[in-house]
Amino acid sequence: MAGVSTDPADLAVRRATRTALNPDVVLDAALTLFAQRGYHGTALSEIAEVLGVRTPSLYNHMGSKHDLLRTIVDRTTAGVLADFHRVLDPADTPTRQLREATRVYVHRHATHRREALVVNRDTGSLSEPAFGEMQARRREHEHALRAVIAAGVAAGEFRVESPALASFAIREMSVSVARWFSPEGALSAEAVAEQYSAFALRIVGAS
Amino acid sequence: MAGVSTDPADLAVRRATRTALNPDVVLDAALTLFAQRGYHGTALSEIAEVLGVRTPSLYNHMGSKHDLLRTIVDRTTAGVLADFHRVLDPADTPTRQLREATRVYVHRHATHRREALVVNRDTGSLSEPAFGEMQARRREHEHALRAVIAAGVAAGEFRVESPALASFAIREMSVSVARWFSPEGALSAEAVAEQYSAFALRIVGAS
DNA sequence: CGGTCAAACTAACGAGCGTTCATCAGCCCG
DNA sequence: CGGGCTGATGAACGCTCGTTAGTTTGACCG
Repeated sequence: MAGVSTDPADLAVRRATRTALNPDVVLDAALTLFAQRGYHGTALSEIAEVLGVRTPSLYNHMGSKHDLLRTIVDRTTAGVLADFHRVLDPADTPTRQLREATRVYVHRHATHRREALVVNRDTGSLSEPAFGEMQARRREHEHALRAVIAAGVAAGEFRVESPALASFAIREMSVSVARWFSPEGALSAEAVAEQYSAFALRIVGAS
Repeated sequence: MAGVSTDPADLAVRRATRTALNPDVVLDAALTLFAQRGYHGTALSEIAEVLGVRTPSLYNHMGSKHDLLRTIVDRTTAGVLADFHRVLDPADTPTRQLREATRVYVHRHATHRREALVVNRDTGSLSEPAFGEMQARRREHEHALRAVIAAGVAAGEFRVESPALASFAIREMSVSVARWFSPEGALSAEAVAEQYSAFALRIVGAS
């Protein structure tokens, strides 16, 4: 935009293509670009451009660039935990618990790919206390999954030498679905989630 | 360094702590910082600082910041392929091939964690033709692993519905070892590699 | 010792960034 | 219609960044 046209017809075109801004659309645009280019690889001016406004206008709808990241990470990690707790029925067998926990985890990574990509790549750019809070939620999920596997081993349902290793393997293969999954692909998110939870049960040697 | 001291004693201390620069030490410092902070999150001045020189001095030993990234990615992806081809014996059974392929892949990610972290995070910042070359190598590895799994299914050694999905799961859980592995941890790189290759065989339902 | 060269430095360039500020425009309400 | 408010703009701030260019320094060799 080296020379901004003041021709009334041009101004009308720009208004017509302009999105009505609000915090949600700003966050959504940020999410898309952060996922594509990374947090540091995305300039606020790029977010402004896709929204059809100038960079300073974003500040009417957001606090700071860091706030965008923090919000994305907080919501995503809280969502992961909420999924887990929603499907975890203490009365269930470890086998069923692991299957369900894996299924919702994979499903989230297939259906919220942008969030997953950002959370997996850019949490190192969070300032405290956001960084510490993110780590605590991540650790909570990790320990809970590991506990399911350990309970399965203790109950004789699973045969695996290291519940910790199995937990890492299962979590990480699930997270990485976000990297390759495409809604236009041959498999639905549900199908992938089912297959991956079957893989999880195989990893732990579920009988 | 707002005020650089010209006191001879201070100058002597700075020289004493200064690393003799060469392209390898620059690349090594870059690798460490890129792995920790990301490519865009690392300023050349930070690399210069850990090496005890001023930023422009780096240019005696490197072409550009992008060159550093390109070199890291090229070497790493070439190494992954070399590992694979080294252990892949066409006369082996698919089971043995998958075990070995997974083992060296995991081992590399446990023993070259910095490289893995950079390659998994920052290849999006590569310009062409480096980006295309990196993708070609990545695809080559992926297709080769998938072919091993498909051959195992065809030979009746593996029972898995989708060799492609299994390949993704195995590759991604292996790659992610770089995120959590610690040489000071309870398990050695070899032990983790063995466990993970056992997981891989379970995922494909190897008999 | 003097000359040469490599690599260190300082200074600077041009570009870009996130953010603030003052102003303007548009909309709504009394 | 006028006033107030919200949200847009352009201008600017202060800073950082990757890189270039000129100068200085130190080591080596004849």
